[in-house]
Amino acid sequence: MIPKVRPKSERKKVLELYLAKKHLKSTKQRDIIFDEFFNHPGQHITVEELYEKVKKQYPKIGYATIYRTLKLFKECGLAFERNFGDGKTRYEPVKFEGEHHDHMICVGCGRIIEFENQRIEYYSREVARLNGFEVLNHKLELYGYCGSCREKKKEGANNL
Amino acid sequence: MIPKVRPKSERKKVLELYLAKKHLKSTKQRDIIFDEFFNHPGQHITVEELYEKVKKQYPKIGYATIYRTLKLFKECGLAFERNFGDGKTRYEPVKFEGEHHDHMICVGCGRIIEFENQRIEYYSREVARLNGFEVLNHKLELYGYCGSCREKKKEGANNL
DNA sequence: ATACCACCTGGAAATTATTACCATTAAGTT
DNA sequence: AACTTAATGGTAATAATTTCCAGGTGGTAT
Repeated sequence: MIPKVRPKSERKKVLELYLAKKHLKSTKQRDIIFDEFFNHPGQHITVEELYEKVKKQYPKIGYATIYRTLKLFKECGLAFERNFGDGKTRYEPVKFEGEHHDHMICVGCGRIIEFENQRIEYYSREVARLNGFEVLNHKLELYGYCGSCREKKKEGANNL
Repeated sequence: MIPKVRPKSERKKVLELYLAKKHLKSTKQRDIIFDEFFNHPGQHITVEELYEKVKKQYPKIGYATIYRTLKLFKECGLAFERNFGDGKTRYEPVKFEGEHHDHMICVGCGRIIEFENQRIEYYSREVARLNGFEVLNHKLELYGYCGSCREKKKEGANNL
């Protein structure tokens, strides 16, 4: 397991290229949001959460800017939109090769377990290639019951 | 490829068991929504679309009932919630074994290509088992560029 | 059957996430 | 420095989903 250290400038460069290509501007707000989003953990962050974090650094930030900036990150392939069914859209940094992780979501208690599986990724790419499709990233979510919820379930006779 | 014909009563039984177990009631509205949702195609149906369809059979149906019923289907593992990022939650019948399909979503033109891959499903289950997780269903979405969008892309120098 | 209780329904109001709008400010270019 | 264009913040507008409630209905015990 080689620890691929990615200098943070790599993501920054992707953004800068995108901005240049589209004649968009680089602003203080975008820098701060970028930093907060990519350089501080916070898995599956909510727009609201990010807003609160950015606000500490830059109190007069507006909600709209967070929305717009996340959409921007998404457009240039740096961020990823997820939706676990609670009405809030969540974002997370797109993982570069070897960093990608997927989710197991417990429908009993809502717990989210992260995992990563090379074989699944390999076959995903394979299927895509057969369809002339170029995969940028993917989203795999397994829904079911986690260990402790399976215990609880044993009382009721429930078979799908 | 054995065509697994599932009598529609199989899904109905799942629902009935669930209702009984939870002391919920079986109603005319639920029957009609069930029928419309499971026995007529309509991939990735929207709440609004389903509402319109049901309304034809049962004009005084209310929006809330559609929402509630879809949530019910979801709870008993019969329906599946998807979100492709346009602000509308979509539902589709959960596929039974061998019927499941996944999605390739083109970020260029929005086209959705469906596919199915046994190996991916196999390894998904495998990963789950290792984590003590019982998989009810899963969601796999590959985001990228479809064939024709890859062509168009060749003009601009765009690398992720 | 009847009565009863719990659940369901429709309609509309309330809530909440997200987007649109606009006047002002700031980037980047000439 | 002047100018052009895009970005920002605040807020209003929009749209999806949830909640509320009064009245209706299903299922069970009697």
